[in-house]
Amino acid sequence: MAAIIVLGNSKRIRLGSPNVFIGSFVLMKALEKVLERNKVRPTAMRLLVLQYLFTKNVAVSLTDLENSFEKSDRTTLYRTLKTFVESCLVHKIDDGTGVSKYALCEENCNCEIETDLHVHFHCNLCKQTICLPKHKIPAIYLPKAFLPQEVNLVVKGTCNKCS
Amino acid sequence: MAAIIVLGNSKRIRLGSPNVFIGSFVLMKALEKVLERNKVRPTAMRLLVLQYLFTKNVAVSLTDLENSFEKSDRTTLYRTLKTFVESCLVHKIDDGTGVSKYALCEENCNCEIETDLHVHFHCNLCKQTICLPKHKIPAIYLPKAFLPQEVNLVVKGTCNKCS
DNA sequence: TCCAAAAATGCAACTCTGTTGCACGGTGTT
DNA sequence: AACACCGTGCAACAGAGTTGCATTTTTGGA
Repeated sequence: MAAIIVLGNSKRIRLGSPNVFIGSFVLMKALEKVLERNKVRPTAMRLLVLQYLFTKNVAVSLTDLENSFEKSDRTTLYRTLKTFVESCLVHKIDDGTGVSKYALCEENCNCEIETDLHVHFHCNLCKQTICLPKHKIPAIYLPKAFLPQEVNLVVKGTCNKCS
Repeated sequence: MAAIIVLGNSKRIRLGSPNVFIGSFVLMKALEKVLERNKVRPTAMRLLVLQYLFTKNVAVSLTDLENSFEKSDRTTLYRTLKTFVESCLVHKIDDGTGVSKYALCEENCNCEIETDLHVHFHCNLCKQTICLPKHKIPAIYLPKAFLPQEVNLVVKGTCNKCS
């Protein structure tokens, strides 16, 4: 997937909302392949959302997305994210703010088998939620008869950009 | 605080909602002292809510509380919990269900200074959230320039009663 | 003891997030 | 071309959390 981000540096045409870019034909083709690989039919909307997620290195909320795609409907974006989560393209993050965030899965992420086990960081200043994929959640030893299935660990504080 | 729980075994008079008990005069006096120790003025409502929390060994939501105190208003219970959190009587738990839960602080809990650092467990079957005060969150090593202030760790799975 | 101030309570209303139902429209298939 | 299917957009709704305001209760001082 890193290759695609590099492709993202190709010539862009600004259109619609200031935050929305349509990349080159090559980029679009690459994003299409990502969708098809995960068995998601590549519609225009989905390509734009996927591209948007690629440009962000922080987790975004449904409302963030809504504000970036003024033309589109909240429901459509909601269902697009839902589709992406179910197809293991993005993972849903509970960062303790009460608002779900979404971020692209890593290439080796195996959502269907195990939940993502990395740490998330929420900055109390800039309010952004950041995935720390290299920081795995340490093993937790539970009392007898407690059977763990998922683990969520969120650290709150000041991020690298705000400190 | 353990002493107070023992006092809770004293003779009780059932009144109002099935889940609400008024304990003995001695128990009420003890609960009053708990409130006063944390600089919260002991009203009837607060005593009942505090007693309710003592009877529960799981974290409760505002709606749980509302359903147990049919006579009272959601807003009052909301503000009661808020007061309790601010006074370091209870801590607020984000268990990832999207609904805040509340549980009594431990005796040695120092909410003002540091957030509670124990693990929470949410059972996917009985939907209850349990504090595991003896299971502290292991140290998390963050990338440079990330300054941690709070940590939240929730394990989901099957609890000891459901397994 | 009584009164005034302060605090707590109860009611109504509202915001925001998440969600569902339904109708419309485009796309692909036979 | 007809059809089914899927995605999209609109409307509406549920639930949690929250706030404003009027009323009641409690507290503290005269």
